[in-house]
Amino acid sequence: MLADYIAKMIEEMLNEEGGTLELQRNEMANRLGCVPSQISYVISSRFTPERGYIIESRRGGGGCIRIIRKEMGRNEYLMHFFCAIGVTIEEAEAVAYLKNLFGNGFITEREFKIAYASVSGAALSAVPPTLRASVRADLLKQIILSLM
Amino acid sequence: MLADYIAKMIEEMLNEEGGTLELQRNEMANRLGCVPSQISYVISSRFTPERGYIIESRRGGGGCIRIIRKEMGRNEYLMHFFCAIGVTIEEAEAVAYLKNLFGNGFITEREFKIAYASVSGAALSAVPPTLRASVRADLLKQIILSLM
DNA sequence: TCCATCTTTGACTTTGTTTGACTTTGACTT
DNA sequence: AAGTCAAAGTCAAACAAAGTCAAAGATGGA
Repeated sequence: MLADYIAKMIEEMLNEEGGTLELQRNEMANRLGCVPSQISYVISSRFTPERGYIIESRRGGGGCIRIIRKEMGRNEYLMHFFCAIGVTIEEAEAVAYLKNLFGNGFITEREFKIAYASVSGAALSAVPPTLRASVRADLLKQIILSLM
Repeated sequence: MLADYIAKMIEEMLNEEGGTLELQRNEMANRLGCVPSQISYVISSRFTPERGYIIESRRGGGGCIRIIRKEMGRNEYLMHFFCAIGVTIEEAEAVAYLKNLFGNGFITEREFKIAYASVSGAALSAVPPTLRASVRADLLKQIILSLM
């Protein structure tokens, strides 16, 4: 799939460049033989602030998109997550958070699995559907607190 | 019967691929001349977490279903715990289980803390009191499954 | 036989991707 | 200052999956 391919590509470039990267949307789209807004799509769906990226851009002639991968200290990072969780949270989003924690080495794979088991799927099936998202948020917050 | 045939097929593919497999539901249904939801049915009825499988999937263009067979080593101990948990469980008892797992070296202290955060105290305050014990049981079961 | 459970099917829903038309912004020229 | 052009941004439509659910059909046991 195109989007994944582009995302992987950007990730690699970020590694080469040491965490910060400037690209030109049209030029890149051209190289890849895709439409420019495809690049926008990849960035807005994959390189989000929730996943620890900052996006800046400049339009007009010679414009570009800058992607910055945030490096944060452990507690700062956890606090950032904690604050980002609202009163409710959907399963997919919660899992994305946990994946991020795992991906950045703040929790081990086993820890990820335990937390994942708590916030996802079958664990909350007995909770009335209308409450699930808020219970999930409480769970996730407690879990993150337990890591600090 | 179709479902059994498909299940056997998936099982074989899993063997060939060394325990992890990605398939496309529509494509497979097409090959077998059945309706796509048949594949879903087989997976949800046969390749359950209880039987040691993990299912992940992605919708949308280029989507797929990933089936992972967990290799259970000396996990009869965990299975024992799992079976011992009824449909409901009080907080104190749940914590006792976790302490036991920690005490026997099945989980680390950090893992204990994460699990503890899930089944105890504030995490379930939004769940109606009458439901808490059963939600806690589900949580604990999922957590134990995640360790296997 | 009758009931419960398991299978099969298909309509409908949700989620994710790709594309292109149109808008906004900024830099450069005149 | 105005105009032009080269970017990036936005948005919605078309498309491409997988998920859900309930109705209908089979199957097997009491």
